[in-house]
Amino acid sequence: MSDLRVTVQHAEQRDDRVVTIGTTAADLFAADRSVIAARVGGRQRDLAYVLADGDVVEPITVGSPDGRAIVRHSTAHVVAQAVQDLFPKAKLGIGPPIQNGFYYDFDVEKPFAAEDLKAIEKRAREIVKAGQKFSRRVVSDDEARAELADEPYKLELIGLKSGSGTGDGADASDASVEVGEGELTIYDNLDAKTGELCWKDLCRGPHVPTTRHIPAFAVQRSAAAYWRGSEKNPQLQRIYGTAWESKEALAEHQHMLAEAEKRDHRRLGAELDLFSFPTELGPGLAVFHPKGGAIRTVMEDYSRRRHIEAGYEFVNTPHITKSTLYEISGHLDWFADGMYPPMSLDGGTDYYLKPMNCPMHILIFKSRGRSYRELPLRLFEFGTVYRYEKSGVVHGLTRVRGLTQDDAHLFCARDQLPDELDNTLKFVLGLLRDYGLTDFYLELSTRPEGKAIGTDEEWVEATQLLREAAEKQGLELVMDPGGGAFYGPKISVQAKDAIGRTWQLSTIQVDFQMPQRFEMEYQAADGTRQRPFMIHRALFGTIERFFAILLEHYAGAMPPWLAPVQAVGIPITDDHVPYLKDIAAKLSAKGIRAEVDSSDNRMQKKIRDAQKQKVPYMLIAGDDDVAKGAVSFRYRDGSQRNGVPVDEAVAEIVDAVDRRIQV
RNA sequence: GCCGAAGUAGCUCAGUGGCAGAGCAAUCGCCUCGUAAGCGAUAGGUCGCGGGUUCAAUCCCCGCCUUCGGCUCCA
Repeated sequence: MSDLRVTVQHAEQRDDRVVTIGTTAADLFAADRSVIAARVGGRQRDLAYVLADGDVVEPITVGSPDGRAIVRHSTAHVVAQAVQDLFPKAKLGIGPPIQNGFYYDFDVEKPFAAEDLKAIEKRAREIVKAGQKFSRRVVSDDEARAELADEPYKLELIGLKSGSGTGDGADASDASVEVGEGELTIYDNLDAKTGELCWKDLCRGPHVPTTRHIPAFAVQRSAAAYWRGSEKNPQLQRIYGTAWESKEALAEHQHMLAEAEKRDHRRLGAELDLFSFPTELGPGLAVFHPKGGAIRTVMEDYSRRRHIEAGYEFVNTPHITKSTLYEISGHLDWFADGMYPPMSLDGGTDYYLKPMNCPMHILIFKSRGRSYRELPLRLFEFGTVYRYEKSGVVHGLTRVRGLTQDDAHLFCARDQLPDELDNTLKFVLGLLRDYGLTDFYLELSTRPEGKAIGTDEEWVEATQLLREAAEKQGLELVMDPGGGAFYGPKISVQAKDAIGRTWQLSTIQVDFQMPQRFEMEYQAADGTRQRPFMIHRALFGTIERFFAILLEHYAGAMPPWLAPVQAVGIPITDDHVPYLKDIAAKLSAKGIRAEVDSSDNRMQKKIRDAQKQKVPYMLIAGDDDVAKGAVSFRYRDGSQRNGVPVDEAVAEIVDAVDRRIQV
């Protein structure tokens, strides 16, 4: 009986160790209870893994990203076991870890009700407490088929795996958690005392050693989901849950969810009187109230100013057009599902609400002969478009049916494309930073297979141009295969908000197709006719959506330059109203949106109201202030500054607005 | 579009097969006050819409509309 040599790899250091045959990963890390799995030669393994000579073994701790995923995956198993305990007829779908949690899909006769979820969580807690052992077992395809004869979805996964050999892209990614690559494995859940089989599931693993190694979890909600993500397939009932390395981490996550709910722009929109969705208008059609309108106006005005500085020209186009335009552009072939149905006018001519601005901007280009001297030509419009989104997808201001894009189309010569893309990206990122978003990464979306026009060469070239521009920005670049529009690939700017959520904002697309379809041309220096290249670019994405993102980012407490009411005067008694009105007039003269609360409420109540409206500056005045020609500031954080001379107070507010700082 | 849940006063929400309730907001009065809710009164509802069951429906059943959670899709 000989010994084995293994290497224990910690973050910084390596330990060479000699151990006896039969030593497991668990033995190596027995001293550290936070270790729940191991990576051996780059592959994740259970702690029960028996070491081989020469193995390089790295611990996976419960709180690491991999560790959390393992805990969540194991919790998904526990929940599935609980479901099958309570609903023996439930058939298993898949149950992978996802960001911040996990889900598991089930085919059940009746969807889960709220009480069902409670019962499932209760049963899952019992299973966790029981400390069942996760035990891995390699099986052949045929053995797996025999054991899982009652699990039609698992059988389908086995078929997929043995059928195609390699993973077939995005579709297989979630399912790979179950079957993985190479050999099939089943995980048995064994009773802690008797070793009796409690439950089993086809699974790649790894898992925590026992259910007791699940420190904290919660069942969250259920919803329907299509089997393997296709609406052609039956719908299963999905249970979402979350699991964490400690009760504290779970509580923190739940606190974050509560915080996100408080920031929900739909809630803030009502509380701050910014916008609403009157049912009389129909789903996804918003109206902006005066205060929401004030924010929008500032957003748009500032954006206009910056666009002028960057060499854009402003255009305007109608909201409705004959079908001809979208026949030429190809939208009716490729995008008709996303468009409102036509209205038939003038004895049979179809008119459509416009879903995109680009064809109209092309017509402006084509309105006369163009010279190479005019390029790059940058046409900009706050263009309102209408998209007939499926009824289940409209969501607040982030997903609407009537939306305004801050849309630009750049027309240039081939050799101008790289610079134009680079400049556009820089411009976009710079403007987003001015709105207070600073944490970005870029995503490159490539050709959508089966839903695209144009040749392979054109797509390769356009994609390459975008990639080069993206790589110049010094930001992380991630790929989004198949995510492009039908006419070209795109770069999108993803921004992280104040509580760590990422939002897709700007998109930049290279388009070889529209110029061809519309037979665009300009006259080059040598007198020849050339076809321009086209870049589509939306900066905010849509104003409505960007509005919502800013609102959630700032939790409604907009920086002064964007706040709908920038300062409110609060008199100690009615006697001080004229004095404050005078100050408000001084502020208005400087372009500040200022009001005086002259209601007959008590001053404490006025402060509360202003606080709830998240007004950045409260200007309080009583006898003391009037006597000194001063006001007293109260800021949103509750702090105060008393007896500030009026001119100084005005200057402070004007300065904060000018510098677009948050206070 | 699909699955599930919900819809009662401007908002947040109670409630019942037999005349519809609270708090906040609104309006009117009193109070004139120094940093998050002063007191009182008044007004406000076809209980989402349309059918059905019933002596009687806000409540039970069916359909539709809208919203919410997801799937799919996407800005």
